[in-house]
Amino acid sequence: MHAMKTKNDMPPAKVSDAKTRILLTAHDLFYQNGIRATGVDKLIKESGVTKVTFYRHYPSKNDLILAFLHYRHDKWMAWFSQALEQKNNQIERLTDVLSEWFSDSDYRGCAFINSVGEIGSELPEVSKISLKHKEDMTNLIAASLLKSGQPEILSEAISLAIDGAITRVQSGQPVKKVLETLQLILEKLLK
Amino acid sequence: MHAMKTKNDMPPAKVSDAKTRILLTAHDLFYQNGIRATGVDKLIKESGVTKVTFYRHYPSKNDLILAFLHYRHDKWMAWFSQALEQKNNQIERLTDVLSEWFSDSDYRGCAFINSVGEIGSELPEVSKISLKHKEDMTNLIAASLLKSGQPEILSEAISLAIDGAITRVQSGQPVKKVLETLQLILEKLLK
DNA sequence: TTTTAAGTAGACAGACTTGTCTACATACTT
DNA sequence: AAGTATGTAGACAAGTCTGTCTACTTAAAA
Repeated sequence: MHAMKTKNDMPPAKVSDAKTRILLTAHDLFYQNGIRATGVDKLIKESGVTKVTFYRHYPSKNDLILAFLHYRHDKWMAWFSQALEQKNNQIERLTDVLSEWFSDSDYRGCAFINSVGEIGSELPEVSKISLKHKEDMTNLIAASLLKSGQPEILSEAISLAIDGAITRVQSGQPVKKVLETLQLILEKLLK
Repeated sequence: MHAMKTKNDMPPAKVSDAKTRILLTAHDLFYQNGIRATGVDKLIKESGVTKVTFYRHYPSKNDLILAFLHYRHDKWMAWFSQALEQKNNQIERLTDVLSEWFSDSDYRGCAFINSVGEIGSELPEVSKISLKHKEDMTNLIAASLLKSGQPEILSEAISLAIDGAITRVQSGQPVKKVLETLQLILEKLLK
């Protein structure tokens, strides 16, 4: 059975539900409709908090934007590494992994690529986070290559091709066609 | 010597300077700062026209957005095809062509990828134009491959890899590194 | 017990958004 | 000579943007 939910069961936990709700709402709306398209008022209404609460946790919208990107990074990386592991880290089956993501009805491309395009020139921190995200993604691919005894040096190329695939699907090219193209690149790289 | 600048020297020409000025200004600002970040008032001030003139030529901002994309498509395709021809359509030298673009201090990625990310879900026409743009780009690459006796079938893969390179540079990855990665993909595809 | 953190409800400021409107000027075409 | 297209200058509407503010409440920590 579960432990008693006394005060200090989870040390500084129960930090606040409002802050989490705001972040989750921001994630949904920023990713789905874009950052500039999502006003603070909408975030407040959707997350069910008041303006004071909102600004107490995130003193400016920019703070929330960065928090959104950090959260998105953690979430996406967790999904990607777990999905790769499920395929025994066989990069040949990368298209299976991506197929899952690309076919999601809420798919709207890469949050980092989108954010850089939207506000990268105004908020340089966004580009910095985005670059780090791509670096981490590449490292994960390198680890997979290593595990299956393939040349790690290819990780950068594979990672770059994935980005191309991400944007293609976002523009509306059929997932099947994009994944076939990506598969061709993978085969040529790995053979 | 030049012909007299009489009325009908250029038939329906001199259509209007204001319209062109608006379009050119929109191209600069939309590409540089983003579409949503660029207000109608700024476009009007920068292009030196009045509100009535602006709305007479472009009844809504959306009309101007689409005009911008069409103009950008023509401009970019003209540059790309001319640049490819200068390299005798040797796809192996594609990185030289892209290096020129990526190194431009005003480089801000692909206007189409950016636009889809910013307003693709709100203005579906944008995604449609973007997809067509990528298709045309791919066809140009296919033509280059054909001219140098290489398999046209690779055009889609090359085109997709280019998109990956475009977004990488935009996020701030060094041009040199990105082009080396792209070159690796090209070599593996073509060998 | 008193302080601190977290919450609610909503008015308000000031800037910026897209788009409409009036009133007038100029110049080319029919 | 009259009509049409194009232009100028700027007020105005109605909404949205981010961010601040007052006033009050609740609960945990020091």
